[in-house]
Amino acid sequence: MLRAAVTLADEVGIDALSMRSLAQRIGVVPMALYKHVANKEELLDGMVDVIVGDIDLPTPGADWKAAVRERVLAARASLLRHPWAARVIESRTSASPVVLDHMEALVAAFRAGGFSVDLTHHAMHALGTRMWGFTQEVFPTPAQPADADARAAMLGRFAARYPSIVEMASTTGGCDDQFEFEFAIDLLLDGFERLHQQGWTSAERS
Amino acid sequence: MLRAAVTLADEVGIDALSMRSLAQRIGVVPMALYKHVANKEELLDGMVDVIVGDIDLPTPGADWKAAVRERVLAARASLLRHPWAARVIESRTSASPVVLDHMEALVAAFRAGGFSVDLTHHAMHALGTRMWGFTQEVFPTPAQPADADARAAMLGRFAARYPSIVEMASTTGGCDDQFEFEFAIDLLLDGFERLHQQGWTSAERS
DNA sequence: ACCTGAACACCGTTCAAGT
DNA sequence: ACCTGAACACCGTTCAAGT
Repeated sequence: MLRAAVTLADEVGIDALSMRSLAQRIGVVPMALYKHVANKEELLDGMVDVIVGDIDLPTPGADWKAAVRERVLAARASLLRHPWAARVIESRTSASPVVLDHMEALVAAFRAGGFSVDLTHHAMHALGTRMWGFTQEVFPTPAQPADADARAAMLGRFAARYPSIVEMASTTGGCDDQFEFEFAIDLLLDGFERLHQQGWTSAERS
Repeated sequence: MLRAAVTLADEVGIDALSMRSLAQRIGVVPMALYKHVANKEELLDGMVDVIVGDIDLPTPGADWKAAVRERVLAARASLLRHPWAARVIESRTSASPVVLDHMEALVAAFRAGGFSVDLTHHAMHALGTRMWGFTQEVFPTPAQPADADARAAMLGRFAARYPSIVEMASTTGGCDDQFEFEFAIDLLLDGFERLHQQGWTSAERS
């Protein structure tokens, strides 16, 4: 049933996944779903487990940096197969065993690399949702008028008000999401490494 | 009307904010709202504008690092007043002028600091939702049984399976969210600064 | 022309009636 | 005891009827 829910969400989107539509897909009466899950939240929990469970386990034995990097990129690979998954993961209120397994592996990697408990804790927070392999896309496109002339006029006004954004958008073409993700994760990992080598302790709170 | 929507969401939560409940609060018939907004999405857009518009503008003239830091922390201060706002911001599909103003100011700060267009672009991506002052909380607590004995037994099994998480959770008491946020933003800003000083160019893609 | 009540096409979930 | 259809309490939005 969870697998069916995942593939249905892949096909029709998470908004169109309802208890009723899922039941119809499986060929059962809606109420029959409540034999397997207590409510829709539990269904979503189970769907997250399916995706997180699909994360390919990285090769063990690597140093902490490679281990964390590989695991996070593996999570990303799994997440990318299901565009709706990021939003669902964020909306979860409690962690399932599968979710905790992933986090335990990351925490353990830092600790095995000699990180203090404190620095590990801060590193995990700094990773944030990136530990699941996604970043919220925050370059939304403003609404575009259909008329070509109107669009050109709008672009002019836009460039006048937001010169730096336009410069950036026109210089860099489309974004390479994978590159941006790796750029950010490597920046963070390098930062963690530097703090670790400097013997960072929480006493250094500014 | 937008202000009323914001305060209603503050009071009853974003899930309980419906076109119908908002209309009732204002004392109008539900359909009357559609004189002001085309649909609920437009209402949410407007609510985001109210919150982003409340961001206290930082003192101009500071260097790029202080300017970005101040602006991001100012965004955080505004966001913290409305716990539901983070989720709504993430769900927006198009940027309003107020949203673009905030982004323009950040991009302009990097450029004024001498950052290349490319590095600015990557830095904005690396900031991600942190430019709005929030991080997705990703330390969800597992479901806890009410019975005390059952809870103790569960904790034992938990510690056996997730030793590193338990070590981390028990060493660091509750999380200081503000500290974690500043830790991460400073790590990123330091990373940006280092790359900038090294004359980073996108040719260095690994 | 403007406003608005009823209606439509959905939800998740409860519950009582049927087997 | 188990299953399930109808019903309940909601949604956002359409639309036609009333002013």
